[in-house]
Amino acid sequence: MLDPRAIKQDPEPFRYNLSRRGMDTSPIDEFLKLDERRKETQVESEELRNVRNTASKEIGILKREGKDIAEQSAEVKKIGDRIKELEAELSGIEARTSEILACIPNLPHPDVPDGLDEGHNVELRSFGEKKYFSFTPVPHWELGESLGIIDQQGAVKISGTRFVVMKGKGAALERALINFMLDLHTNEHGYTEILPPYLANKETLFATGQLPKFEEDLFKTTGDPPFYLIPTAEVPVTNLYRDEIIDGELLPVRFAGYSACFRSEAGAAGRDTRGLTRVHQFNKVELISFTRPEESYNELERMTSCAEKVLQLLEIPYRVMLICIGDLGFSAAKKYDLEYWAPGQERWVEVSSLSNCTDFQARRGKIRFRPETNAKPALVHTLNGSGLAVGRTLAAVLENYQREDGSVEIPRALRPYMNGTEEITPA
RNA sequence: GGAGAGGUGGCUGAGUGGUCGAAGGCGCGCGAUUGGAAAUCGCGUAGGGGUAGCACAACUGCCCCUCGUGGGUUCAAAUCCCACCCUCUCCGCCA
Repeated sequence: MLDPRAIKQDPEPFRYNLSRRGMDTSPIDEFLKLDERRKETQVESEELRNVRNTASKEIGILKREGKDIAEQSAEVKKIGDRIKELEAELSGIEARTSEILACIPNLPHPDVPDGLDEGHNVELRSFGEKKYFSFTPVPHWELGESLGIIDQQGAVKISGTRFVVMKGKGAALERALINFMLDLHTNEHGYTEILPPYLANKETLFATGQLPKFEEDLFKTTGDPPFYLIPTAEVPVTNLYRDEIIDGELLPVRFAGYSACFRSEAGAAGRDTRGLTRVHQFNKVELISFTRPEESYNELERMTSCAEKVLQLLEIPYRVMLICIGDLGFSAAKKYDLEYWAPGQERWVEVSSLSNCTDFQARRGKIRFRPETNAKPALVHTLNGSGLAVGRTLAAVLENYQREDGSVEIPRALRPYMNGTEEITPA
């Protein structure tokens, strides 16, 4: 959520933000108009409350003196009725206002390039060389099938399309990747490990920005109130500090959360229909930071290098993309993607997305800190980034480590996590 | 699921209709004391919003709201009533 006061003070940057994103700027104007009405209504209702509070105190005194209060009571009751009317109007205005505010995306950092789609993302740097193969490398889903480690049929039978069953060494490799990533981030990068709930309430999803606007992307349980299946550990872990005032001394706070992630992939019909790239359920190790406002962009660089380290240790070629305004997403002010090179598909595939959400989520979730002892609480900045998406990393390993005979070498960094296994050969 | 207890400030904990945004304690800040510190003493210390002063911010004044959430009763609600959520204890069921 954006700062309503900032919008009132100077709406122009906010209109510009929306138009850069290719969106309609009318919510800003509707907000400003509604806020005028809110002000009038609120002032009137508060004035009346003041009158009533004063009168009520007087009645209290009269009553204690044993005097008749019938006349005054009736008078004040009328004021009360009028206050109720105004309140009803006010709450209607406020509901609409917060609905509008809740649906306006974050303001981007000045570095964020123009452009409405991923074609305008900017490559910042890359790591490693695309590996040379003396044969034609195949996509990971073919390797998964021939090696007997990904059971596509089984997944369809159990659940449907866009699910996977990992089997044998494939399951072990997935588990190894999770442990490898968690160990790296907790032992080397100073993150505290979190294993969060996979179901969350609507307040939680609101704070991180999935609700109310993107409900169709989520799975939701029946029952009242419903739960939502988390689309990323960012959601529960960021909410650990919802409605809290963090001791300023503790910042930055860094968490590494492993979780399964659930996404409906509404609107992705036909895209990435095969393999591990786009499924309804996948594993991810997520990095989450809470920082002082002035630290958040440094933290984004640091977090990005932590995620990059995973690919570097696995020796998988990747590039770092600066995400353009149209591809930025709702909550982020600046975002980097890491894309690995998939030789079997001859394309770059996103394996990590790292965002500085500035105070956008913090305002929605009232996540604050005390800058100094006895100072007023201020909003923290929140950041999140994949470190990494495990299924896609597994695909990256398979495609980059495949051999002509159909076997796959296990990256050296993962062998300690697989009881020394050096390769996966066809069953 | 059944029975009971309870949700109050950064924390703890009093408060059963008005003078309560709220005693006491802890913590924290400032000051006194000290060579310095500890101890002690004094003062201060919730959050949000509106409005006026103001170019803005800072600050100051006035006002409103907030004692789990939402309704209700009342001239007036932390306090009474209803619903819901959450926590704890016991019982039942269960991985």
